[in-house]
Amino acid sequence: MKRYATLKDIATTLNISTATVSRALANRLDVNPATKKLVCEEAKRQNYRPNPMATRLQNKRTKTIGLVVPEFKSAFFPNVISGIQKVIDEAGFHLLITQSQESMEIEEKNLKLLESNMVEGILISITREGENDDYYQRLIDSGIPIVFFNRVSSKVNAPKVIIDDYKLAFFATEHLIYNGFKKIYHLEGPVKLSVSKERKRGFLDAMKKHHREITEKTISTAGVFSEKGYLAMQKLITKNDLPDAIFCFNDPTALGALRAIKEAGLKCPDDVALVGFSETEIAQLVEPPLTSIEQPTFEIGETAAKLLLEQINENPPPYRSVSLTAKMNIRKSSMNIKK
Amino acid sequence: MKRYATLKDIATTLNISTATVSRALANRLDVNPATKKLVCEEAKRQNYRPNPMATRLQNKRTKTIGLVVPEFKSAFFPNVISGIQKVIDEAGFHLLITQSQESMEIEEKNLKLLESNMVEGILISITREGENDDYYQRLIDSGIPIVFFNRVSSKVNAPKVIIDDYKLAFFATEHLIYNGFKKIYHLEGPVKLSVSKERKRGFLDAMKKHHREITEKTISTAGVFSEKGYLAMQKLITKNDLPDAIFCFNDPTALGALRAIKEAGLKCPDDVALVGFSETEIAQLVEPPLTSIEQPTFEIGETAAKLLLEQINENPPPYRSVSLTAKMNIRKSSMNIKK
DNA sequence: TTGTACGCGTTATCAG
DNA sequence: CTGATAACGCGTACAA
Repeated sequence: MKRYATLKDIATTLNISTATVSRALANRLDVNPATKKLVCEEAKRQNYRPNPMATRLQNKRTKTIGLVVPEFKSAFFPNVISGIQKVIDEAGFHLLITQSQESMEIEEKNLKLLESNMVEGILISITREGENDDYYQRLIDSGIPIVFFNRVSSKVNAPKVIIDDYKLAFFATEHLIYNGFKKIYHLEGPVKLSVSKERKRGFLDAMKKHHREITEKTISTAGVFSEKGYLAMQKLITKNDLPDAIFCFNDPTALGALRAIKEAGLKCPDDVALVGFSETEIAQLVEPPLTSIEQPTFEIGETAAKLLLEQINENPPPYRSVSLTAKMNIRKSSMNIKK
Repeated sequence: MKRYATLKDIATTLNISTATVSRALANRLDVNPATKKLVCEEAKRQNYRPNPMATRLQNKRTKTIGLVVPEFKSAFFPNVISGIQKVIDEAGFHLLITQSQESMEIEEKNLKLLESNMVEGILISITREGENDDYYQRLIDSGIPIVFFNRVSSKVNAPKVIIDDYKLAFFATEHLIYNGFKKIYHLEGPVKLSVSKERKRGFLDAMKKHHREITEKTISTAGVFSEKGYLAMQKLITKNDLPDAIFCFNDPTALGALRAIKEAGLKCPDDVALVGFSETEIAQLVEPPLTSIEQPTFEIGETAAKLLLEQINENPPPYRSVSLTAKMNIRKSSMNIKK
């Protein structure tokens, strides 16, 4: 590795002590302006940069925070990360990014990695497999604050950043009801995720409010990915149990369902209307464009990072969680043609 | 911040020297098995973790590499990053990720940030604005190896990972020609990027090989994003200068063009066929599904990281660049209906 | 205003 | 086999 100029280098060429150099570069008041100027010039000449390891060893801070996301392929997390980066860059922190690949085991491995790198705090969106609650708690107890976002722990008490899934699912369902759809189904997300539960709850409450019949066929499980939505929809088609409209757990699921609909020679929204959730750019590009809930991804990242930095400070405020508002983009896929 | 157990802590509780503890934990041969066992048990009891800052300060290595990508929103770079992560994790390195947001100025700022964090090497895909060639060269000269991937510097001599854009553009164009399309246009990418030039060159050579007429209208510039493709296509439509088929610089551009085609009441591929490049998942989900070149994103990341680690070693091999193979997925958007 | 001396947690060297 | 000591680069009491 390259050798960098050190305080000592500057000190010897200038025939002064390293202490003075250190003070000069820290722009202290108790140092002769003349020498200060000299030091700064020499530092520039030698292209001096403080050695971050030495500094961190000295003040016992890594100025690093860790991030664990389930995956990287959909646009959702990359956008969140952009928001995180912005906030922590401004605060002079670094970010160590890891991916759990939706596996609890890899998630725990990542947490250990971050821990042994002495991150000062952790941002995490948990896997759909389940929750490493004991480990989260141990980290918090040992002094490493955690902020959950999007997919949060249901048991651990810590700051959380979410959107109001319940409310938006409720609205999305009412939107279908007001549009005159009679038989409305729901494709549920991974049953262990709290977001799945919240969206289902919103759906069911909207259905109940409007006195819609709910049977065991109303809800089927479809997971997070497109393929699962495709299979779930196929099953409905082969069972000849077609609803007028479906509120889907997320966009990939809805797009998978859409593919199944098309392949069966059916039409959306004519035969089956669809509503998705967690918009990506894809939603507006398919045919028909997909009605979907758009989450403020960048803002989620910013907010989570801010909450974490708060906790890292010496006098952390009490935990507070933030619920951000999302919006519904109504497009062709939920239009009622028959009406 | 949390206080961690140190070598000293273990040493004092065991009444031995820190040196012995250090040796024991490093699993050296020259240490009594009995004491070794004692030390390891005590280390586990106190949940000892080596302080990475101290180690790095000591061996003068950060074990960190830096990454600069233009953006994060398309699926392309996140997938590449997954490949990078895999390789450098296995090598025990860390990754510092930065985004240039397609700005040369931010790119340079990022490089400085990475430099002052003493990264041992840098992976970069440059902005579409242009190249900070002098700065890349200075970094390399000062001992920080750089590996370019995807969007590479045309001037700086360093390892590069690319796909054979020329060849694939040539094939894609021939595919349109063999399919019987007569009037074929090209939507060009950012003129400063070498990938744009290569893809254009491949397009033009294929056209020449088959003796197709090339006028000043054959090529129009469309940039990287969907919006630009949309506008470029609109212009062609209003000028009433419709080709049979268009080879587009990338998928977003093609999807933008597709939107313009639909809005004008035209049909793809009936009126205008399209071919994209750099597949994302979107390509197969739109209507009609888009014929597109699929790049091995994960492998690009892996390869770039490997090349960089090679350079970081004490005896770096001579620079070598790698050209990976991509494949063409033929779908409905380039079918010739009229034929 | 400046210099001396020490500590942060490790590892390496040398002596015992 | 083990211990004392120095060194990595920086910041900071304390002394001058």
